[in-house]
Amino acid sequence: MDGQLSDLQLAIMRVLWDQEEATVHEVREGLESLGRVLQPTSVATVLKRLEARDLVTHRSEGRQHVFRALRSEQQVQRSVVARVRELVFGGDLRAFVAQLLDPKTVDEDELDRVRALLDAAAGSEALEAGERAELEEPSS
Amino acid sequence: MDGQLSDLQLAIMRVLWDQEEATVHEVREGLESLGRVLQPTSVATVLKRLEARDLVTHRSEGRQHVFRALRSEQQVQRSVVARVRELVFGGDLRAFVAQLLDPKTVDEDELDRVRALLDAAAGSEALEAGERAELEEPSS
DNA sequence: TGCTTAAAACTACAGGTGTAGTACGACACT
DNA sequence: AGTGTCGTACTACACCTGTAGTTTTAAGCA
Repeated sequence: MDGQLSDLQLAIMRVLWDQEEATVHEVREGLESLGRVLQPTSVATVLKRLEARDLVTHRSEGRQHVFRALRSEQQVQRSVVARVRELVFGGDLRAFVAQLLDPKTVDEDELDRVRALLDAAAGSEALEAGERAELEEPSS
Repeated sequence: MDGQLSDLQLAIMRVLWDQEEATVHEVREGLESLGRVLQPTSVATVLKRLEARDLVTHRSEGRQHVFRALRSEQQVQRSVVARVRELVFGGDLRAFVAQLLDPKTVDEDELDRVRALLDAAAGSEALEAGERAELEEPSS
């Protein structure tokens, strides 16, 4: 409809994010390791559609196509988070955070680590630059 | 494909969450106030489809139908957050939190309030029971 | 150089979605 | 009772998605 990525599309983007570049075959394997078993042709179809939407591109290496994501993980994350915040949480950031950190759905270890991160960033920024560095990349 | 709600569907659920019950006409108005202008018949169609999926139900009041959500806001939020965490963030909660609280996309005031909430909850739980109370409801 | 094979391109099709027109039934007035 | 009105129910239709079969093409090998 507008510009959402479906689950499958996201899964493929994930594979591409995780390995920079991948052939249809490699993508298929990546999907399989995410629990999605598809025929190679199906993978190729989706890849082609993603390419038509400028979300991925490819170069030819011999007779194979090597695909690469055109949107960074962060770009997509940003837009998805914004959309979810608006539509699912009616814009309420507090509720969103509360849900995200709800001990009912998040295991204790994970929570501990996030808490540490937040504690360390209790200053004027939510997260210090250094802490964020590993997650950011030059946005386009 | 599996069970995601589209933007429009979410918008309708939101209207229903915000007002407990609503006729087609009221839903239409609610959508309009969210910036989505649709014909009443379109609204009715979507409502009917949501009903077919057991996401809403209705009772008849005179010749009108009064609709009501069958999934709570929290239920949907939980599942959306879980899905996004997995698919969009590859399960990485820290990255998710970082994105959510990124000062680039979140305004300072909002951030302050969340920070206050988190500071207040720096104990063993991410959020204290009392703090959460206003957000929870008996889950089904 | 003809055959095998692997990859990409093309075709297909069912189910969901956005969007809405049209038909039909009941109530409200005249 | 006749007719307009409002709401619902049915019908429509184009587009996107998941999924994959079939066809073509090109490269490697016998």
